[in-house]
Amino acid sequence: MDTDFIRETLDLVGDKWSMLVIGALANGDARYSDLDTTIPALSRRTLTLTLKRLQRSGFVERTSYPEVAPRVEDSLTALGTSLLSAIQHLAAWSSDHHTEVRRQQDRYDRSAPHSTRRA
Amino acid sequence: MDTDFIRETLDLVGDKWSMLVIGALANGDARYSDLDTTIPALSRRTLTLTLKRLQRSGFVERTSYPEVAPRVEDSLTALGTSLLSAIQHLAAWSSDHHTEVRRQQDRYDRSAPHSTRRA
DNA sequence: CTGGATCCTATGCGATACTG
DNA sequence: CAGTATCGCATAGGATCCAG
Repeated sequence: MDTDFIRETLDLVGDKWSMLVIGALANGDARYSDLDTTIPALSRRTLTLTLKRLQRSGFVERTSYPEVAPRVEDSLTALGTSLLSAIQHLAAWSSDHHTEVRRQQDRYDRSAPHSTRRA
Repeated sequence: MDTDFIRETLDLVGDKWSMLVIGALANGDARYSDLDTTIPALSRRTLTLTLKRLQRSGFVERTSYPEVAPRVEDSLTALGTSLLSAIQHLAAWSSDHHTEVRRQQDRYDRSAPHSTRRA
């Protein structure tokens, strides 16, 4: 188990939104405006930056239609799809275990004057 | 593909160090000082905070030996181990594809006056 | 519709120093 | 050895406004 590889992956897509955008693209969102609306908590500025980074690493490919009302479509490349499947494991894990996680957190929170928690 | 589950996982262990610490624990590091030395870039302050969060969600279990020179040992719980396997997929992905990623980044960087890159 | 520029804030995290 | 407190900073990312 080489932790360096974990570090590398995190450096690539360990920010707040990259994995989510990859998931949304996999779900069929293609247009910039689609992503903008299906992930409301993500600001347009950050969406643009995130897509650019994903393009740079070859996860996402962009097609621009230079029409009068500009339109762009982003899609996962083969490389992006390969990463998607690893991300899906994380999502599946959460789906399977989030209830248990919440139970653990409650237990911990009710147990003592611990101090460090988070949301 | 429910992106909410991605979000949840990231909220749990999407910070800079959690997954790495889980990986290190899986590698047999147990003592606080082991972790401190095998992940030199991680400050002791943050190590403490990270371990506490991992304990709160039930990923890590702690045993303290109240000896004259205090000693603590942390280990992955069953829950933590279940998450580890999802993390291993990420690491495996990186191991398989990091070369290709670098090639893509180089190509991108040499191709244009793009502006947003990172490390 | 998409994108860039500016500004501003939150906060994650390191450095350091001190305690039992 | 492990933990806590204080400080300081870098940076991610939101809000807003302007532009093609």
